Amino acid sequence: MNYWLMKSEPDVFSWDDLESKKIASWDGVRNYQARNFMRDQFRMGDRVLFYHSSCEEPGIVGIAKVVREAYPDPTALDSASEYFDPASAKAGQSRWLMVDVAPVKKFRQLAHLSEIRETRSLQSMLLLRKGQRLSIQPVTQDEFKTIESIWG
DNA sequence: GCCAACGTTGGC
DNA sequence: GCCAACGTTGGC
Repeated sequence: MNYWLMKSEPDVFSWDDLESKKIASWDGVRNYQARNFMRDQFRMGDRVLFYHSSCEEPGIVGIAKVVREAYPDPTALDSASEYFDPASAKAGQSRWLMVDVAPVKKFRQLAHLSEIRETRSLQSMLLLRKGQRLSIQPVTQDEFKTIESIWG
């Protein structure tokens, strides 16, 4: 099983939105590295740390899981979507992919970015690396277990 | 293939 | 709102 961290702006799509939807398509990913993680490494049952970004309390809210592996993101072909991608439309095929995720468990407490930063055993997380903006990041099993045991 | 310009991310 | 860091675009 693989472990991931996925960022979402809560104003756009929050943990609560995921809980009410039960299953959500992770659409709108427009970065090749992130897409390639989904295409090449995301497998059914992989665990996901759901991270709220660009908000008052940035941090990990809970754990989700992958319930459908990568498939074409149709918003790339939808000219009415904010994720519309002219190059995909021109090619008649979406060059972007998405996965479906479902909630597993909300953390007792938000794993706040500042707290993660203060946790010695989490210093090597990609999340803490300067300039790291990738919206989908691999997480090691150790990192995942540590986070779950502290805040989960 | 280079690289300047531009756009985006995301914490603060 | 600021701005550092990074990715993408497009002219050459």
